[in-house]
Amino acid sequence: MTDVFKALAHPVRRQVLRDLRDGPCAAGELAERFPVSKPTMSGHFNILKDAGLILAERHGTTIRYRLNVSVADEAIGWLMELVAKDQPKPGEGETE
Amino acid sequence: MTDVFKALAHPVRRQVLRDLRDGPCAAGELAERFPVSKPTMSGHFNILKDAGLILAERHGTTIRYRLNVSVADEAIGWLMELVAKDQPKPGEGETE
DNA sequence: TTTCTATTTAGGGGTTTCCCGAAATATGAT
DNA sequence: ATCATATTTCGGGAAACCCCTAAATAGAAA
Repeated sequence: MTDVFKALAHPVRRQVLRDLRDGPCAAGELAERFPVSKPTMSGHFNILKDAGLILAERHGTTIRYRLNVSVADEAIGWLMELVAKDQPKPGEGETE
Repeated sequence: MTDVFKALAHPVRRQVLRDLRDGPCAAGELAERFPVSKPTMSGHFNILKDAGLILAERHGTTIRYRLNVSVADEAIGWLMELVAKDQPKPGEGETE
């Protein structure tokens, strides 16, 4: 959970996730859309990947990243518990 | 949004939010539950407050913090857009 | 005013984040 | 093997984060 929220705590990384809603995209093509260097974008991709928010697969010489919805769902779940009216108090939550 | 996710990206701060689901709580009483110093906890409270996730009000000599659900709802909204099946593509989102 | 408690601010040290340019790796094509 | 493209790793520097102890502030009570 910490890694997920940390990954979400950067505007570039959030926009990457939004861009990937339209479907998978190569690292380079994705990187060109942002005003930072490719090494920097590569670092952002790694942070998103380590958090589980995106998945990578090679296609020849390029690497395509795609959104991993399930991890985003976990973050939603955590927040929903926080704001829920009926409190699921005992025993649940903060698995990590 | 960046500040909100950054505030959520620390286990102590997330547990503070969870504790505040049970109702408002004084800074000191809250701080005693965690294995870090009070100044450190004061810093965490500030980060949560600046993000809008908690609200503070004095009660005599003590300060009570309480959960601000609406900001958590915004974070949920952002994530829901990310994982939504029908894509609310044009124009919306990332207000900040 | 003095005193007591609650909380924050100040200062400092170690770690991590964020960005870059340069160099290295990986894969496919010639 | 050589070349070209896609992507990452390697250093390094500035800023931010995280934690601490010690000192300062705010308020209530005596």
